[in-house]
Amino acid sequence: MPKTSQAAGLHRASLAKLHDLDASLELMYYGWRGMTLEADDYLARQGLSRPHHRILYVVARRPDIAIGALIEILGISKQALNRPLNLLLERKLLTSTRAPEQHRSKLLRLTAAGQRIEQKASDHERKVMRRAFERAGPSGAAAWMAVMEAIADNN
Amino acid sequence: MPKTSQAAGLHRASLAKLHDLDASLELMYYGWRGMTLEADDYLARQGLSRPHHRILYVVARRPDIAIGALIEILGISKQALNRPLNLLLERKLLTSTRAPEQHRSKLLRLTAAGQRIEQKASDHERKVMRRAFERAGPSGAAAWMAVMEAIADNN
DNA sequence: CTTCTAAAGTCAACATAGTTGACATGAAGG
DNA sequence: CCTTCATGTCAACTATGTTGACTTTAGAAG
Repeated sequence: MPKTSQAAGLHRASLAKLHDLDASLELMYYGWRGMTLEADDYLARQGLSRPHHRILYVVARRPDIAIGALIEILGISKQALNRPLNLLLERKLLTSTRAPEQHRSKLLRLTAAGQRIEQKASDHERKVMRRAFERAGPSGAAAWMAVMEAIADNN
Repeated sequence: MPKTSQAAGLHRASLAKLHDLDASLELMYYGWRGMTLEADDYLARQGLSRPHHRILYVVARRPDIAIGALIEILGISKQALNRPLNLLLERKLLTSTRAPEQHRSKLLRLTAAGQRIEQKASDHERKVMRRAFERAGPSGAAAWMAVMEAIADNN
């Protein structure tokens, strides 16, 4: 577990642009960092990190999700899920119960403490997005989302 | 070194949206993945990965950069830089020379082979961006960049 | 020439995040 | 009862990063 991991400002490097799209590659990189920096810092102070947040984020939005479905969404192996998930259970940020009817799979749910941490971490990220969208206005925000969808689906 | 590492399609999860900005958090995540997926796949086939690409990318845009400056830009420790950098030197994708005047620091430069790989990997990323920008049009592209700048600088 | 300093390189120990492969357990269903 | 499927666990491995403690190299200052 990393300790506090202070900001690491890392000024956006002034690199010569060899291609017209180089600026956008760098913006994607620094944008991802910019969005996650404060959240990661907060998580580190809780003794957690990005994979823990990813688990909490998904479970918050899919209460009673089974382990198999979680693995699918996260895109990692069950062995890779194992350690962060167990930590969250030990720390009582998550509960795992067996449903009365469907005893075969365990159902994951956030505890109140888990909800609090998920909310605070995601709030840091949403705050960054909100500020950027406020600057850009509704049409800019919509354009950003349209471009990101095209990139994500890459089609 | 990971082997071919096939795509990992990972359909954008349909998660309930607890907050209005949740969609944008997920778009940032899947956008980053979408942009880097093909490039990472190409790099893996070359026995390389993202840190190697980052080094090649920076050196391509700052020929004759010194190690210390490279560490600054990449934001990692010199020990972390050491292994990927040595691999690139061994594979003759980079050269390190001492300048006639300034013998104190080594100057890094891409070889022809290094340039080829940097170009191909970055091309995969630029291709994704180009397609998205074509869909969005010039004004959409400009709006995307403005939002990303605000996120990256987080101010 | 000697000494100090800065850049670079190296070594060890560690943490985290992921992988495969192999195998154990526990509940549902035929 | 026996199979199957979801889950859990163990081991070994790779990769990427960290800190700390050096050494080496070469320019600069005395």
